Amino acid sequence: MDGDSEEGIDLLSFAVRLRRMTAEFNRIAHEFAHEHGLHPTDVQALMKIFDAPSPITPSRLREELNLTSGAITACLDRLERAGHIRRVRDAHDRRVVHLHYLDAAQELAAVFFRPLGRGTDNVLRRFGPEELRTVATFLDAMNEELDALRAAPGSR
Amino acid sequence: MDGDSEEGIDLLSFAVRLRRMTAEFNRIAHEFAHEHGLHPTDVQALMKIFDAPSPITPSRLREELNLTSGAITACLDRLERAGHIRRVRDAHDRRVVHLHYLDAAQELAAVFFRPLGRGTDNVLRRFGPEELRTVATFLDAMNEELDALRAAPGSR
DNA sequence: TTAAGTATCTCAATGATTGAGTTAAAGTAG
DNA sequence: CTACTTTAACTCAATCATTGAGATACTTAA
Repeated sequence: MDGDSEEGIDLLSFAVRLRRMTAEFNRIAHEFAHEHGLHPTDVQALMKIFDAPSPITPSRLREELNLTSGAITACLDRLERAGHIRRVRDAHDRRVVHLHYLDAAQELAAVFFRPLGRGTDNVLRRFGPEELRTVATFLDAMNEELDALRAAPGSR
Repeated sequence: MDGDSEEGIDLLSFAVRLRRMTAEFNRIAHEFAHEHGLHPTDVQALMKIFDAPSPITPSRLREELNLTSGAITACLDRLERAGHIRRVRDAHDRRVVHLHYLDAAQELAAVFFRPLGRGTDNVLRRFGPEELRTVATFLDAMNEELDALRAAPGSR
């Protein structure tokens, strides 16, 4: 683990590092969900609803979370019943529903992300602007690559 | 997304990037699990069993995945029934079980990680040794920080 | 030997997810 | 305008993973 010589970095270990980080995020989300009487799926859905640049629809959520429409409806029912979101029918195409988050969800998100954000900030503070740019570029590249993987399921 | 000036990087966006990456990993794992008749939990467990430096125990897995012992037992039953793992009783402490993965699991992992690994390599190739070291340091720091978060649940 | 502690497993109850099918609204062709 | 197709969201019975409480078996310390 410490054995990276100055000439190159062990490429394989990147996969392990990324896997570990993902697993750790999941574990935290899982724990958080349990503490707040939600289901892991609900937390995932809430994050998606939050991060969407404009109000997301159930279909889009279905794609993002890779669930069936039945599961999405149930998940949204739970979130709506708990006062986290609201369903709004589109005026022009009345088949589609837009998902808006409410104050309760915003507060919940704050509670969830505060310690996580503190942790991330602790890490980011150790890096210079140049390094941060490198990391950001890396993350963006990974996200593009993962999107490509999603788009090309044939290669799996 | 492109708007980072040369003087500093938007710190908040790191959280979004990380969240997106985690979600994308999850979606891929979920999809893969479904295609291979496994459950998302089983895939998570298999990854943990793989990444463990020495054979892991059910208890440890319980901590890692944040599940109850009943769920772990059921998960291991499924994996064992499908021929992915084997339970081995410890000779000295016969309450303890060690989890070994079998050939079927190794093949499954190869199928799972090959496209993912290709994608990661595509990304890594774009960076120089110095930059790779920076990214690795960042990931390690994040993992330490996440571990710390796990250890201190009181702050949540 | 006894008591306490630990690792794993069992099982009934709960409840999220699936998969098939339904409803309603848009688009499209004739 | 009418019939056909497509799409968005929902309903519901069946399935099956997870929980939570407890049982079992082994270990360690007193």
